[in-house]
Amino acid sequence: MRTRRYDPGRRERILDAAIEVIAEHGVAGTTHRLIAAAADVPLGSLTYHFDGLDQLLAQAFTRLADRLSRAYAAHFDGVRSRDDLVEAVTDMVHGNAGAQVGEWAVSYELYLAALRDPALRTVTEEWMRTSRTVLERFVDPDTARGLDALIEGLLMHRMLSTAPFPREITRAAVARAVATPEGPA
Amino acid sequence: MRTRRYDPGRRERILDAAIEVIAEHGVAGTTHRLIAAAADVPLGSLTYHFDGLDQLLAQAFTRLADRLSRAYAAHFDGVRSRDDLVEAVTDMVHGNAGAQVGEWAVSYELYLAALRDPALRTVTEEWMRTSRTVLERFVDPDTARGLDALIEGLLMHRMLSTAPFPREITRAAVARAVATPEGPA
DNA sequence: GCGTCATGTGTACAGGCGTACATTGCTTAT
DNA sequence: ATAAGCAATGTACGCCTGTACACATGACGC
Repeated sequence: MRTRRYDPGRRERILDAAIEVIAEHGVAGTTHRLIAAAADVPLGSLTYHFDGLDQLLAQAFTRLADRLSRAYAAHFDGVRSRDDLVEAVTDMVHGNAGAQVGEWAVSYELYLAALRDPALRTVTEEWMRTSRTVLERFVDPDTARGLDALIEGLLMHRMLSTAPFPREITRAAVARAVATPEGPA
Repeated sequence: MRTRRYDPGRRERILDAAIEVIAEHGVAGTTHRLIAAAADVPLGSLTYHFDGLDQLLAQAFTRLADRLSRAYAAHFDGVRSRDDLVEAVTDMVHGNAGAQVGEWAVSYELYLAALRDPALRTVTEEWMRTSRTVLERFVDPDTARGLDALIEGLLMHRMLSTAPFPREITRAAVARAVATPEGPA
């Protein structure tokens, strides 16, 4: 029987620490030493558990995507009507969902990293497939695709804008995205 | 009288080279030495013309935003009807606009950098104000805001997706975003 | 009780980074 | 022609990085 010596959740704690560090410093400013300090483990522990920084980050991003996927799905659990959907999406854009603003920012770090590193594409593809699948519980696939893109853009604009972002505008945009082309139901 | 010695457009060439380097390596991988090589100038020339890498990047981003703003506005010049608008936006998302895909990727680097560096916020604010103003030539301000976000999201999803991105879906999503809530005109 | 070995850690090293600065080379005023 | 000065450059320095690796440590089979 294998017995872990001391710290069974260490690997996972390192990955969570990596996400924290990315949220604060960006992928660019993320180093072994910062992650080690955040996870409160010695520097050598990182090279012991992971084969290089790239692989560590890839696994951290995978873990983040899993967490976000679950939060995303859970957020739409109570949705029954078209109006519920509009409200739920609006809540998500305005930060009243499970995920923190910092976590969304990290997901944009992931997007950008994936643009250059094909190994990360599988993570982004999976995450986008998940979010679209959730939306397809309520609307047809083509509409889901447009709505998914709209959510992405609204989130990004809200994160970047310093001026207040009126909730009513978000709601109106979302309502149009899910309306039937011939008019509201 | 001041006479420039040798290379009057050097500053601008350095900034353009910086954008190229960012497009290829990301902000994270952008260094003085790479920029100098791309612009074909000596390393010392960068520290001579710019006070540190951060300021250089900020000016490069500003230059890029100006260029994108002009291309954006020009792209919508011939638009007369609502149908023209839908078509123009669809073209833009699918890469048939003046800007290259690489330039959009760099603009996402800018967004992410701006998320952490308040000095870059003025650049992103200005760029977003410009794009929204262009759209307001055709639709009311609230609709412009939603449409702007949708474009952003569609562009990002198209850049990241490896699967083909059907033009028809884009067109449908755009059409809904600009439709009057009571139904198509 | 004790060797054996996987597990875990501190340290050192080579390389690349941003930046400062002494030096060069060209231009202009005299 | 020459002195003077400024635009431009090459080089060097200190810092921080990722990673390797020699050593410590404690559990398990016997």
